[in-house]
Amino acid sequence: MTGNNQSLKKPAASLEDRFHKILCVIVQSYIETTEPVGSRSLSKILDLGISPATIRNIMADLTEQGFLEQPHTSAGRVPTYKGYRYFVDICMGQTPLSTEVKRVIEQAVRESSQGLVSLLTSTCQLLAGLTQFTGIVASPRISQTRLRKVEFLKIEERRIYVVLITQSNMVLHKIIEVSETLSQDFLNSVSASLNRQFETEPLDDVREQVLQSLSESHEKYNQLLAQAVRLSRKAFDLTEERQLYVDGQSFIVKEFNDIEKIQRLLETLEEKITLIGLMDNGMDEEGVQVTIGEENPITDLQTCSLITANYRNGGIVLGSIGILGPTRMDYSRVIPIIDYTAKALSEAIANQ
Amino acid sequence: MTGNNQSLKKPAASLEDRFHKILCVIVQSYIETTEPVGSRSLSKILDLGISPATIRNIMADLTEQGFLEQPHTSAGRVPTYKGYRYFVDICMGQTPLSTEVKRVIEQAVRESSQGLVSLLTSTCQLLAGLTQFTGIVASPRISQTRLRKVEFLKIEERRIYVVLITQSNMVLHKIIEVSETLSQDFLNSVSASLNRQFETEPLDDVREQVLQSLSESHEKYNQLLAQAVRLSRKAFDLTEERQLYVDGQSFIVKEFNDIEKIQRLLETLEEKITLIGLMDNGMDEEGVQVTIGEENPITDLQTCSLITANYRNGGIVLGSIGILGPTRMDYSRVIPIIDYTAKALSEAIANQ
DNA sequence: ATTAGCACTCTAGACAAATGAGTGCTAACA
DNA sequence: TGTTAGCACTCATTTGTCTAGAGTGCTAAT
Repeated sequence: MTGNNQSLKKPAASLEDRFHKILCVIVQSYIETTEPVGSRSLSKILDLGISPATIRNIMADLTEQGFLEQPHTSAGRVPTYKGYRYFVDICMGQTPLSTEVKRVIEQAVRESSQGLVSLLTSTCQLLAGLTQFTGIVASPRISQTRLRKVEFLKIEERRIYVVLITQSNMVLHKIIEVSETLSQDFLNSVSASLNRQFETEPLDDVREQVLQSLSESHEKYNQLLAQAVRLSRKAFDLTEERQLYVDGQSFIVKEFNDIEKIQRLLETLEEKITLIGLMDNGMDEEGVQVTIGEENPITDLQTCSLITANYRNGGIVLGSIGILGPTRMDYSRVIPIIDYTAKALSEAIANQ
Repeated sequence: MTGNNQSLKKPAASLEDRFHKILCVIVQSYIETTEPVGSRSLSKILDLGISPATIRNIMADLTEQGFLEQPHTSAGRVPTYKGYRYFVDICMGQTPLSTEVKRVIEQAVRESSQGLVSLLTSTCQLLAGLTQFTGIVASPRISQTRLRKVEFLKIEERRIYVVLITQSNMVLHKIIEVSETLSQDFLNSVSASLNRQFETEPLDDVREQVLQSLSESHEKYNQLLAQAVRLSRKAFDLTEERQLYVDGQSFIVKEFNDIEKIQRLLETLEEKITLIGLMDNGMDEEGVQVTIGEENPITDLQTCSLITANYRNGGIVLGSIGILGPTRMDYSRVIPIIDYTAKALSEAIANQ
């Protein structure tokens, strides 16, 4: 269910029993209270009859092993990213979603039948609303999808509106400019031909094979055919224009009180291209991805955790959704939300 | 060039010469330095041989008249919204845009020929980038526009993709669900008929008149006709789904150091519906609209100024663009940018 | 191996004093 | 009569000092 960033992945061997227990409780307590946790209070919480002094020794060991750190000498301990990683991979259970939350997710996803853009936008809002962190949604990688239908619509002398419908009923559209005047009848015949022959090819292949086979066909060097090839080339050149939807930036402010950090985070969230790259990182992994603190390659995000999951159609990964929050977020609460929402979104796209 | 919120509009009579000069310099200085301006430094800046004491008297008068206020008794003066209003309406000149900035604007607007959404998105980014404030763009009110073409594309048994092309070549599209099975041939004949008869009607009228005249036509009570009416009704029911694009939220942080205020502002920016209403306020006014501080009906925005301008096509106002910044922004720098960008956007839409 | 005890460290908060920018008022001045 | 110098006063900000409290590490006893 939970993966992690390969480059920093640690073999997550389970610690000795008491170490394990104490580390988990420290992380849990810190997530709840946001306060560094000290030996005395920990001794009370644990209720195992272990004295603060003993706990201090264990905590010192855990600090040495890199699971905990101290803000300053006379403060309690705080988990490092390694501590959180241990917690997420080993200690943590997942609080199952209430049927009410499930209903909210399904409803929100189902309601927006007004095309892909509004579906992704409202999914993003949904994530932000439910988790109370910043929601992020990356639009599908269209080159991966299969086409079902192509249609050309002449809107002006040299401008053509192209509608591409994928196997999963996603509708893509764009305007292309052509240098020659083409009649609507001609456009219709080209689209009919394309639809007949190639509607089950993945889009990337269409671009290559289809055009090639077109130009090699028996009507070779026909003037019209050359036009058709040029037209199709433009239509399928989708330049992979990914979109990134972000919502709930205001939650950032609640979580960090350093004003400089807030600004840097907001700036990073405006750098959509960087973020899309980040979201695509775990694209091939199954289930929910958790990237904690320093595991994140982007410096400004190293005080945050990124929880993502893919949405897909017919086994093919389209894009990913997720949230960005502080490392000390309640993972057990958030992860199931991302998981369920991604699945609901996948279903919504399939049924669209 | 500059308008203002009617409800709070003051008759902007010019003040006595020295009062006028001092008020202008105070506002200007405060905009530059962000520091309350005191009598001593003002005396130096003015360089008119007026002593600080005299200036103190004048400042006291201006304070009494509501143009200035003091953060606390022993601080310098700061302009009120009324002070800024006087500055904007009377004192301020506009720094003309450099040809470079003009070029940047034109290029940015021209480059995105990939349809309306990307045009508006990049306009929003452009505004944020140039002004270094938060950019806001409201999508067109489509009910105002005239149609040029309607096309129906059957994508599934009961789902139809509708493409609406306006007189200004804006492409709108939506998916509608129908209860009966309609053939693509039938869809084509309906669109052909609609296009022939009504392509110059404003959309609002189409919805009413067109359908009525259709059903009153000589083929009355024809089964197919009834289907056509149902179809068209759905196609033209655009439910006015306005979009709002926001970019450059991070600039908010730079301008305000109260963390609570930042959060409230970000939350307000996430309340798209409220903002759209606000942007529509000055919809009918010509030129750049300036709403300063308390002139703004939304409480959380009363420490901000909103600079907006319409973009239009063939005289018809489509939507508005603008920026949100602190009241102490450099109006003379920002206003020309908004003005020029709005015009460039209008042109881009016209030529699209 | 565990624990109690103790000295030590460090932060956060409270308080006081010093600083300094800026004011309002009054009386003198041109 | 309008302008100015002078002066006492106000108040936010800064600086320094102190204390309380939480937590630690180390040592010696259990």
